[in-house]
Amino acid sequence: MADVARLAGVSVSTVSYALSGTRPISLSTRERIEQAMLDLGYTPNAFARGLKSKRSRIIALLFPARAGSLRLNALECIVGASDHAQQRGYHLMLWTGVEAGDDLTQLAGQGLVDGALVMGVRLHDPRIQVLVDAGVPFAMIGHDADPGEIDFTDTDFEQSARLAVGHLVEQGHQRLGFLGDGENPRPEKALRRAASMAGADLVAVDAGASVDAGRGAFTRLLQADPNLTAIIAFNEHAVPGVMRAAGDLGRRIPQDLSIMCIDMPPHVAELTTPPMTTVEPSAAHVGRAAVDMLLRRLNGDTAPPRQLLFGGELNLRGSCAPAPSADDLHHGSTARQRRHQE
Amino acid sequence: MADVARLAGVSVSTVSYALSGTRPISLSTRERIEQAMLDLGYTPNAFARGLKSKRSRIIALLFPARAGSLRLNALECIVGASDHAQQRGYHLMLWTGVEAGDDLTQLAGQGLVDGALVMGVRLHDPRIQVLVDAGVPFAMIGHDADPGEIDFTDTDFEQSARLAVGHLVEQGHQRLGFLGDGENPRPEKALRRAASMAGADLVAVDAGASVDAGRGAFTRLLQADPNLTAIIAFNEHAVPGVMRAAGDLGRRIPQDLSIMCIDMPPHVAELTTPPMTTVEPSAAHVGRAAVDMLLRRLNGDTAPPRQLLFGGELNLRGSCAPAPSADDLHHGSTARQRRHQE
DNA sequence: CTGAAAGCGCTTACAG
DNA sequence: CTGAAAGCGCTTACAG
Repeated sequence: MADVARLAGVSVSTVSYALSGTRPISLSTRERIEQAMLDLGYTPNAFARGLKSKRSRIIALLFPARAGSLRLNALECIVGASDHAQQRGYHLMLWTGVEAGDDLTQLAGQGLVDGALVMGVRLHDPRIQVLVDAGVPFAMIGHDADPGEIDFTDTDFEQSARLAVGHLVEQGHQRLGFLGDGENPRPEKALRRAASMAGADLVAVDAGASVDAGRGAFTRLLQADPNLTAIIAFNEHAVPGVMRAAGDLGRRIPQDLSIMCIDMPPHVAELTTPPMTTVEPSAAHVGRAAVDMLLRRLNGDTAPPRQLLFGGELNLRGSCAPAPSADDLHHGSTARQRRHQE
Repeated sequence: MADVARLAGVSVSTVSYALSGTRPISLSTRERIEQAMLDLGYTPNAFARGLKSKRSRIIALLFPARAGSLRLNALECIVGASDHAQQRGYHLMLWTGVEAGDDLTQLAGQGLVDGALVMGVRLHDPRIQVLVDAGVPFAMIGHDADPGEIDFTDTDFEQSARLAVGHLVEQGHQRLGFLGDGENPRPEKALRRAASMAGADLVAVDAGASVDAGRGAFTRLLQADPNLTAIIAFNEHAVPGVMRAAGDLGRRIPQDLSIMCIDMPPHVAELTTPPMTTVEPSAAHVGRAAVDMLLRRLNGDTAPPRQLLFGGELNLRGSCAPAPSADDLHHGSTARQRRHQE
């Protein structure tokens, strides 16, 4: 910057003001400065700027990677958030595997980031308190049990559940199963509510993030209700197990059993046979909205906490069909046996 | 730091040296300083440190997100790199959608990052030259046409191709098809080589990242060789189209047609029916190795450029089977028609 | 409209 | 083994 000032024949402070635009500069001066910056290929030093102004224009993305159980939508959410931040002149810094404890306290204390985005928020998430204590502004993607004072964006599970259940009930399904991931209890709660409002029965089980877990879950679902005709899943890693277990028992999807996923990205939904019907919010949207919330806070917005829920869209693909008729059900086991003997 | 020094009764320089360990400090002094830091909950300011030392301990991850065509393995690679960097005391900063041009030049000039990792490297990637010119140390994940002077890690496509072709030829397949993504030409080249070494025929087509593109690609593959019995794909987004187009023509997978993917993560491979046989390197490994390479350079290593290729593993699932016998082939069309009329 | 100067919180020669 | 001081490259009151 000193070089620029010299070349333009002005003081460094004038260069700085020209750069920030925080005070009027005469046209000719401004032009000389701009020319000098171009000639020298000057870019302001981020550290000097950060040190003095106490603003880094960096935000942290807290991303608890329990390897293996990564939701495939996470990448889209991250990229959405990052693109958006970048457009607004901010950088996104990845903090993976940072849990509450010294790590986070240290990181937050370094003054490196102006704020944080917290992904994968659990119901009782100790990271939240650490951030509050550290005085780091943040917004959550997902939300904890009591988000009271904190901005967040999340999937609107109530709306998603109504969409999912609505579609299935319309198709004549009355006995539904739910497959959760054992971590986020919101989908199940929402589904229970939606089912009871729609007058449908719902049984629910959780499963880990594996094919085998899905197989086991299917068995448990059938034990809970041998006559269920549709399954709603919030556990993309267990779904293949469910589908195969159903196939093994001769239940064809979608003729004998409908299945639908919440929060599975489109290109993944296309991989199953039949392709998976989904209710799915735009993960990129959720990420972008969280960035917006946070930036508003960083710019001094003191409005009460905002909580933005994003509804999903129903994407009909091929894994749901009208419920088998009572007649089908009656003869079901015979038909299934026949198929199995082929 | 001034507070710490006061509380410990020493000078700030002593505190700084105690922190960095770059010169001997008496035990009692060190203890007083450490106690003071604890009492005050002190964490060094990252900007002051960066400004003075010219090292930020931040590395950029250049991640060109052409939305929609994100490889699902990318997330694992990113998380692998980030975890690893974090363990080594570095931060990973996401630069999505940053292409060659002013953006990159600016970012590189800010002095914010000590180095960069470049993902999604194309054969002639203008970002490379920009980084070289800016004097930012970097390593590539993937590599361009002429990586001469630059460190990189990548999938070992030659080895992967040998594995894939080897398995198929062992199973009696002699007429193979390849489905590329139209961006990375290496898989096709490697496959051609592997096929010719194994004495198998290979026809190749490219497709965009969509189901429809996959359908079209299957048609073109059959035009190129109506008798192919196996397909190797490096295009996870088009694979569903291939599978469905095959199904529409009555070709059962794997009995009539084997299919195999390169670079598809395990939990995605489980989603198809039958589950997809893959040849797949550990994306997390590739990411970690790139971090290691870069950090070595940052620490002054001047060894000649290193180029690390990671071989894939063959994961047999269910999408490949022995080639149909000549007899099967002969009666194939009749059999297919029969199935279609059912 | 512009300049001279203090200071952000560290690191690191220089001196003892 | 320890301290006093310069300086990294900016921003921003203060002064004109």
